[in-house]
Amino acid sequence: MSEVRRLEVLRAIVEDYVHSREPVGSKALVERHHLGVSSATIRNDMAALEEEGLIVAPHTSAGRIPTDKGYRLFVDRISDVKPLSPAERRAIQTLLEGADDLDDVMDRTVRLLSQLTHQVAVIQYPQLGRARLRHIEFVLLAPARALVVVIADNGKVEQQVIGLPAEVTDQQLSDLRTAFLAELSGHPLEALRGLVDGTVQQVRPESAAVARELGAALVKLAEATHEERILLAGTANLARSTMDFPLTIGPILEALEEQVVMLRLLSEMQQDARGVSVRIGSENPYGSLAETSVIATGYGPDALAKVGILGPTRMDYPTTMAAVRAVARYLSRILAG
Amino acid sequence: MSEVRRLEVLRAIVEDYVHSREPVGSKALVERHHLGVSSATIRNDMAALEEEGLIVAPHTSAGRIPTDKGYRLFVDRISDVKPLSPAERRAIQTLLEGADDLDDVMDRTVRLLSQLTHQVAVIQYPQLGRARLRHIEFVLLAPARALVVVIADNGKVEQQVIGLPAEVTDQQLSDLRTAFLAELSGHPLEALRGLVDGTVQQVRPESAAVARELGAALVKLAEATHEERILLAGTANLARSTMDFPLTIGPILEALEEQVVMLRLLSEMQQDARGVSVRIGSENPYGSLAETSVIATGYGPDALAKVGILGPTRMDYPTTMAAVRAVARYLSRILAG
DNA sequence: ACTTAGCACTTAGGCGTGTTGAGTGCTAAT
DNA sequence: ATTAGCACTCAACACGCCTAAGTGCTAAGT
Repeated sequence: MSEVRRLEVLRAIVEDYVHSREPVGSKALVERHHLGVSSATIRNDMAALEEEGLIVAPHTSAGRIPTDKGYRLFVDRISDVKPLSPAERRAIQTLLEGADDLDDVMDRTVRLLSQLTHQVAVIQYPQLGRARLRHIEFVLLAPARALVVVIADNGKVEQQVIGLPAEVTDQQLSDLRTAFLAELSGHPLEALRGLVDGTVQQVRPESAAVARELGAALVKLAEATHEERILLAGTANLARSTMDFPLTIGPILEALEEQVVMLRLLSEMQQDARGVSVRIGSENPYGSLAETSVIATGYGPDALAKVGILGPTRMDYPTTMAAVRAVARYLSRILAG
Repeated sequence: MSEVRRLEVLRAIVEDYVHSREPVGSKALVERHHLGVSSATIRNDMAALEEEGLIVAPHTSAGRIPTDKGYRLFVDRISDVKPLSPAERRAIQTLLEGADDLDDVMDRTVRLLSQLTHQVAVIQYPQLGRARLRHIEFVLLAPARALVVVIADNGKVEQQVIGLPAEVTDQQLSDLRTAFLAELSGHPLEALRGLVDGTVQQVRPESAAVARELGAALVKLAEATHEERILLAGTANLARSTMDFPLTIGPILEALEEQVVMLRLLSEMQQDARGVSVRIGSENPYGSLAETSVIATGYGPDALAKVGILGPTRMDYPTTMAAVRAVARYLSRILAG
């Protein structure tokens, strides 16, 4: 009962099950994979694997299917990341290079990834913690109503309309803008909170109240870039893969729609040596995702923002991991260029 | 065989079927609704209704269910829009008033509507056709790379990073901004295309190439505000209502994800006298939506942008229509205030 | 100490058969 | 125009049966 063959059996079970969606038995196994032993021997191995909690039999006389633990072992020790085909690489490259906007890049990436993997793709907008303030704009919309715009040096723009405590003129607003800009320009966005007060105290007393409002808006906008957005694509794939289980699809869709949930989920994924992070079924902290796996990885200069996919635990891990990794790499390259 | 009773029978069938999800027979009908006649009479009426194509029997010995045409008649002539409960009205009001941002308003509205109706809610960002150019900003990110920002007088901001055909200085860029602004400020966004050329020709020859690029970006951004964004919520509701039909949910999700499709769908909805527009099942131009109905209405000052819901043809039209209408009204009020 | 053949045992799932119940259409009487 | 009555249809459910796949175990073989 060699150790290596047992792992080989596990691999075979996982691969066959992912491919056929049906529990796989000892006989079918020796037929399809040329392990040099008989089905009886495989049965013994399987019993051992079941003992270890790596596989289970759905009912007495059916084949075995991998448990979450089994998938975990498969991912960690058995499988190799399958490289993408040249055609796929080319497709990724040309598609992503055609994008102009940051929004466009994100949109294309997430669609691409969902098509590549046939799963639900998720992408988190780049984090801007390190971004610095490039520009401020105040636009008077009404006598006591202004649009506040913050532009970061990485191209991200945030804006908000606020009401002002008093009527102001265009000139007044322009002066305030200059004052704020002189003080804040070039500083990291997260440092703005500590700096606006200084500016507020410098302006003439009659503008102080207005300046205070504007400063608060600036801080809020700067910090709003922290609470990242999530983009989804390919939710229809859920229907395909979970067809047998239309009961679970509802909760999954709910979770997907809750940006907060998805953000936490992604932020908790620490990528490992292979460059991607995998969460399998019950490893997920959310009950509604107990039958789904998440594969994600960081991208961008500091790999802080995440991109990945979500699908049923029964998925083709090697190729999916490869796709996620490849897309993340191309994405990083595009953003850097 | 009075005309009015036949319509009454249709109404009863629709209401019972929506409520029970099961084909409704003549006997059950006379029991639940106190029509003063026997089941045999109802059977005759039903035969007539079936003759007119308003109801069908799924198989020989089952009750009848409404056809799309039946729902249409029900919506147009039989049903009254059911007013919302005071509690619901209060909920709408307090929830929407708590929003600060435009994004926040949209987000809250669409979530609210999906919870209110238990359907998938859709909202289109306000259209800006009438909007005028308020401000332009060029920000130099690298020697030949600039961020172009367009600000409209209704608070909408669009930005894009573009590459420039030559290296420019901050001063050059600033001058170009001034030139463009002088020419374009206050003009409607959709008129920009015809105006940028004039500016390009006024600038000094060495800046012409750069100006051309910038002008093109301005036009693109101004027109980008036309292609509106769509926000979704409550897709999980699809799983609930379409539980029997997990086959159709995939295509529906695909359609929902395609903003282009949804935008066309919404733009084609012309609201009628009752203030909402209803598309029932096969009335929809898209095959994948053949079993879903859409209820939408315009909102905002000119009712150009749309908000609405999408769900199975078997839905509670009166209350859902009421909810859509109410939410749209509150939304208009919030945006105007 | 593994491996293997053989065998008894288990069980989901497919298939035919009856049975039931809801619902219809038609006819004849009111 | 309505209604009671009746014969008829058919989905849905329940049984019962059988088969195929697959297992665990034992005993024999290497």
